[in-house]
Amino acid sequence: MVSIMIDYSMTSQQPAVRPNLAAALEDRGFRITRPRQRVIGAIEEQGEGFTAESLCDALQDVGRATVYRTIRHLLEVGSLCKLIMPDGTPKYSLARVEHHHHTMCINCGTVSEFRDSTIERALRSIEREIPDEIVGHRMEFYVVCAACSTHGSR
Amino acid sequence: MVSIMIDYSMTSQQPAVRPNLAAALEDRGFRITRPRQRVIGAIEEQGEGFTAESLCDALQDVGRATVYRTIRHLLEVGSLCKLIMPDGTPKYSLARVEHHHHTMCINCGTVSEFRDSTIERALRSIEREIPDEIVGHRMEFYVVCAACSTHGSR
DNA sequence: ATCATTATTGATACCATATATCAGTTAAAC
DNA sequence: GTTTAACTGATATATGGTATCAATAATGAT
Ligand SMILES: [Mn+2]
Ligand SMILES: [Mn+2]
Ligand SMILES: [Zn+2]
Ligand SMILES: [Zn+2]
Repeated sequence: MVSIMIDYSMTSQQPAVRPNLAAALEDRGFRITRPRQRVIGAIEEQGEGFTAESLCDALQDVGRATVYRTIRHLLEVGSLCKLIMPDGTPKYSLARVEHHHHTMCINCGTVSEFRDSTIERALRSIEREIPDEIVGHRMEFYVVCAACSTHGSR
Repeated sequence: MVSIMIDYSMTSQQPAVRPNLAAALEDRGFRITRPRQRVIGAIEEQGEGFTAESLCDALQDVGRATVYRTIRHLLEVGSLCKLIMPDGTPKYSLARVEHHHHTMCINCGTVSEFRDSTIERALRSIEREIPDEIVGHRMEFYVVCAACSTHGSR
């Protein structure tokens, strides 16, 4: 499964700034151990739209618990995005430093990212409308990607 | 856990139009059996933000499989909304006929609904920007509701 | 370098949410 | 009423993930 990075931004076309996973953990007091280096390596290799299982498959000699723990730490630290497919199954992807959202192909699973100033303005306006204190949001778009759309669905 | 319906819409304050669950299933060729009537009854009683387990608890004599199957059918038919809490745990709520989104209190789990014309316009404009064919989206806001915010968190 | 301290690992058990199987039951159609 | 197809629910299985805990590795003094 190939994963590409597309920036649909209407405001900027700069390449994504990716977090340094090891540094992010180190900065929070986590030790950069061998198993964690292996997990980080696999994440950087798999890029967008990997799963916990795809990491475990690629790291037979690293314990499942360590893989899941490292994912959890990286999520807490903000270095990974957790995505939810329409059926509820989770996927992860390398975060970028700037706030962004995702598109996911429901056929091949390809994850792409986008920023959109209109949406961000709209989100801020909604947050002003909602009386409760907003502590987060989730917004994902499900697509049939260009490749899946042309090749037919198989 | 109390659940209220708040319509934060900037365009309309009409009460939510709820789908007729039995009719929705019947229209798709499903039989309206005793166990399904019981599940539907429990769903209508529990309202916003129930879980599969909360239905099973309320319906000791209906099989778990039947509860889950009925939820699945109602989701397929569009009569239920499936929500994902920040930790990934699912919740369900009675759909309303009109397209809408949800807020969920991360403290007490209360689910509310809203419509917002600005967001819908922004979504349409994004959908024009994204080259892939959009087949769906998910947008949820996580809040600390007014009640939890005043009573302190316990 | 050595030792003491502490974090980390990974095998295992377990949990939550949900689906697959399938023999038995119910409801619909004839 | 009989046939037929849908449905049920006990049980097994799948998936994604956490809890435990003895063994190990990294750290930070001495
Ligand atoms: Mn991302
Ligand atoms: Mn809803
Ligand atoms: Zn695709
Ligand atoms: Zn609350």
